[in-house]
Amino acid sequence: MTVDQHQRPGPPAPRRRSRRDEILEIAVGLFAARGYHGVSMDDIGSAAGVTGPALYHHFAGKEAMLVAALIPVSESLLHGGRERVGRHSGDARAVLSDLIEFHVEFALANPAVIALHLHELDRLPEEPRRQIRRLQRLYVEEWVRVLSLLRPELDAGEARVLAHSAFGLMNSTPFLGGEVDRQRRAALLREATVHALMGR
Amino acid sequence: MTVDQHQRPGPPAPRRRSRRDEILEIAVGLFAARGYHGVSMDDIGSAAGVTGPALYHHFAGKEAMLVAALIPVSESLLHGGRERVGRHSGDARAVLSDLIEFHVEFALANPAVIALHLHELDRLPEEPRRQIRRLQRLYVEEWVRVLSLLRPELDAGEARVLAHSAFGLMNSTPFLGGEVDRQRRAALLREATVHALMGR
DNA sequence: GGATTGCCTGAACGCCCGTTAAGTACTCGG
DNA sequence: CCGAGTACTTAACGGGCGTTCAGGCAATCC
Repeated sequence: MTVDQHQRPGPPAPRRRSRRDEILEIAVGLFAARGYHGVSMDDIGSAAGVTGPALYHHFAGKEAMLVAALIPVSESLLHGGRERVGRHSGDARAVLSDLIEFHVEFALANPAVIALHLHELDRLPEEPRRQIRRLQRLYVEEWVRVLSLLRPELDAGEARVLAHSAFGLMNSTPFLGGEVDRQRRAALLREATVHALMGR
Repeated sequence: MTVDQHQRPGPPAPRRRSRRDEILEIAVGLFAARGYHGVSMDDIGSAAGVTGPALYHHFAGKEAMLVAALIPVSESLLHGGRERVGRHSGDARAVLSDLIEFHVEFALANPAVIALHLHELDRLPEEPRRQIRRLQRLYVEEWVRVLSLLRPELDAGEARVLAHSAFGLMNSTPFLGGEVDRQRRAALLREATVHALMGR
């Protein structure tokens, strides 16, 4: 289906994002700000400069937009997490630092989608919700595995509690105002997470 | 307006919660599970054993129910926090421990309302939302004040970032399954929070 | 015991929203 | 030019939901 569209000259290599992705980003922002049910198709259309029904040329429906927004997030978290784990062999402490840096960076870069995952996941129908939960669970297990190595006195359930609390800490980015520099925020969150998980 | 209703004998002192509070608790559970917009008045009525319109004898409307659910939470958090601060004079470290214990206990006891505050606050109209945000801000400032004493190297903004991240950590209770004993969960959260804030 | 009050039901109204359908401009390959 | 394809428009349908209203049934008060 790859329509080999003749590249217009225009800007040299503008790499213009497809209209679909552009609309999706707008929708994510609205969903995050006002909630899935608080945003109508007409709202999304208006924000994108078109009417509501026009969106059906890009997405099967409203739910499909939410799915299209949430799935890639879980996937890239899991993928990124596994990639960080694979970088270090045997050095659990280094793995943890890398996981934390990765997650904090992700959360700071994508506060809107983080908020969506926190708030609107339950608005999805069975099937895609289960898929996302499965991806999340696999991601959590990467953290649990590392934590169990570093703190052998914890059983798996306790490590899971700690992992979730660490996510809660790192995912607090949507609630943070911009009064502190971004790099400083990242450093504070990394430091707090390490100490929360390792305890001294 | 205090209608001095003649106390019926009935059970000696059953202290039976008013029908209004009973309905409110049911509504909070539904809101937390399926989202404010995902629950209809008929849903709430059915869960309470009445029809939807009957709810208008207890609340002015649906929004009023959400307000009635959220306001007391902010108020009791602020009140409880200030009370804990007042218990210790000068010993900032003891104040922090007490604040953490208080908040963790509250979050573990009321995961549903915690989830509501996290997810549905923006569904409120201007006026009550501002009131709640004001209460929340005052509560945060209690934490910031203590943190600033304990870690003088942080400015107010940085302390606020840390406080919010601590709330994210402690408020992760709604996401925690019951695979770990409640007391153990509380201990894990307290310990993680102390270390996150104090760093060793 | 008759009127009043409190709590509730069933029906209905009006609005909003997701979705579908039909039609219109613009682009592009031949 | 001409056909097809793409991206969009306006109009309309259908259902759901918050809310209102008119009445009913019980317990309570004088």
